[in-house]
Order: sequence, then C-alpha cells, then structure tokens
Amino acid sequence: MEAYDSLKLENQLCFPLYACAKEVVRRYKPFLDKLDLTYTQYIVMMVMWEDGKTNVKTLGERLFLDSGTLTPLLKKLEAKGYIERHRSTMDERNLLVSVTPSGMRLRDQALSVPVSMGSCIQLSQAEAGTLYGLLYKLLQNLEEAEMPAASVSKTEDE
Amino acid sequence: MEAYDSLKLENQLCFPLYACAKEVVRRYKPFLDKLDLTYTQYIVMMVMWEDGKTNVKTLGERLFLDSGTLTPLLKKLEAKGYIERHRSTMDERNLLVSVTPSGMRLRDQALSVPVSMGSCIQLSQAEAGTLYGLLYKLLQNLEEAEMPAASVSKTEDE
DNA sequence: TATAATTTCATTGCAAACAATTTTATGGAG
DNA sequence: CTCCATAAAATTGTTTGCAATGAAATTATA
Repeated sequence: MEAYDSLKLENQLCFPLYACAKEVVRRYKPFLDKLDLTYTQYIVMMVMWEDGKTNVKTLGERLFLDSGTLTPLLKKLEAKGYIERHRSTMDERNLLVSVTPSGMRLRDQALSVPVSMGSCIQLSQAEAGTLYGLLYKLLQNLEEAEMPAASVSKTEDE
Repeated sequence: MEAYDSLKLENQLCFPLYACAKEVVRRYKPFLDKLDLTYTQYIVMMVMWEDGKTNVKTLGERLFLDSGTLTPLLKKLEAKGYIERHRSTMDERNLLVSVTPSGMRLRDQALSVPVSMGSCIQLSQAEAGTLYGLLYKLLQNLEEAEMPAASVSKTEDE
C-alpha cells in the first residue's frame, strides 16, 4: 500500500465514469448523424417529444444543463425546424419551447437509435438495471451534497 | 406500454451516465482550482505521477483522448511548469512527455482531492465496487464493439 | 408607489472533445 | 535510392459545457 495509491487512475471511480460517458456518446454519433442531431440535441428532443412544451429553466433542470449551454443549442434546433421559441405572454421572462410537426416526425426516425445502441452496450438486463440504479443514486447524492464547500478540511471516510 | 417508451429519458441508461459524469467533474472543480488544474489536466497528471515519462499516443490510449485534445492541454501543463515536452531522438514522430520536479511536488497537494471527493460520492464500499466493475465492463464492451457498423461496409483487401 | 430583490434567459470567455485534415517522420517494396 | 504506405502529432473547425456577468421582467417590501 503506497502513499500515493489514492491518486492512481485505476483506483478512481470517476475516471471510468468519465471515460464511459464520453465513449458512449461517441458511439451515438453515427446514428444521430442520420437525424442531423448531436447527442445533447438528442436528449433535448427526447424531453420535447415527451413534454411537447416546456421552458428553458425546466429543460435545464431535467437535463442538468444551464442557459449558457441551452440557449445556443435551442437556436440551432429552431434553425433546423424541430422546435419553436417564443416568449411567454404571461411572464415574459420565460422562453417557451415547443416541438414543431417536423420535430414530431423526427421521433419515428429516432426509434431505431435506442435499438442500435443497445447492441453496443451489451449488458444483461440485470447488469443494466444495477448500473442504472447506482447512477441515479449517485446523481441524487451529488444533488444533496450541493456544491463542495471548497474549504473542506479533513473528512474521514471508512 | 407505449410505442415511444424507448425514447423516454427515464428509460435510457446513457443519460444518467452522461449526467453523472458531468456532475462529478463539476464537483471536482473547487478542489482542483487550488491546484490550478482542470479535471482533464488532473487525470493527465495522475498518469504522469504514475509513469513519470510517456508519449502522447500512450497517454491518449490510457485516457481515451486523442491528440486534438491532448496537444493543447499538454502545452498548458508545460506552461504551468508541471511537465516537459520533447521529441524523441530515436523516433522524432514521438513526443515524449515527462513530469518536472514542480509537477511531482503537486502530487502531495493533490492527495487531499480523492478524500474530499469521497465525501461527495457517498456510496458504500460495496456499491462503489459494483459501479466500478460495471463501468469497466461497459468500457470493455464498447471497445470490443468498435465503432458501430453504421458506415462500416468496407471489404478487406489482402 | 418607488425601489430593492429575485427570476429567467442571454452573452462572454475559456477549456474541453472530437472528426477531419495536414505535416513530418519512419519503414518497406521494388 | 525512389516511391508509397503507415504512424504520430499538430492543426482546423464545430459543438459542448460552465462560470461569471448582464439585461429585462416580475415580485416583494418599505
């Protein structure tokens, strides 16, 4: 047990998490290219297909993205004709985002994407379920922990 | 069971993976700021601390990064004085990267980072182990699957 | 009601990340 | 030795991603 073992890449949980996410998104690209979507645009469209209409704030909360990322991305989706952006008349601070008919048609083409990706993942139902559960648990833990105090002195772990 | 259920965000494995990775990296920021490192620079330094000397290709294979990402990043680390970059005299295509004494001193400051992050993650030893195993399994599956067959129709020549 | 605080989105600046291309170097095949 | 394929980095261009800040609308409060 060396003094610096905790700094070895293989002892990190975050690294396979980081690498996996990156590689999975990269695997999506060939399939999403056919829809003229990037991965982030794809998950935005998934919310749009489900909800039909929302605003930037709600979208950001669901996807863990902020307006700095969403604003230019939504403009691109609008330019492609998949969504529309309008200010709410009730509260003009809100930007309402809604799917267009063209955007809804895209949904049918997108149906093949999860199927194609499933064959890349190659995990059993049980493994995928376990992974899914742990990731959402971690996501929840992170939210509860808020942002680190940056001046954390010494926390003992078991 | 709707026809479009497979396109629901909550039925995706990739989304919590994507969101988790992003949020975890974000939680690193306050701690890494003290070392004047970004997350990607941090994992590069982890390899440098372990290996002392390597080249861009090997670094990229370990971290799943290409030269387009590494080249500017390594220049920044060099500007900070943590590493040095030199062409190999044996094969001038290779760029050798080595850690400086200043870079090695950084290692001691970095020791607190995994400790601090552990308290954000909040998973039991068993859960972390399961997650770790599944992520590496997925990573391996992705590598074996190569890039999706979307446009791979090349006949092999001898 | 005037103004202060909050909310919502947009903007700016910087650092990834990667595909595609280019540059330079090496290693054959003839 | 010349020509060509391969290999390793670097470069270019586009899209994320986020912190920090700004602008406009709304709400709360004195």
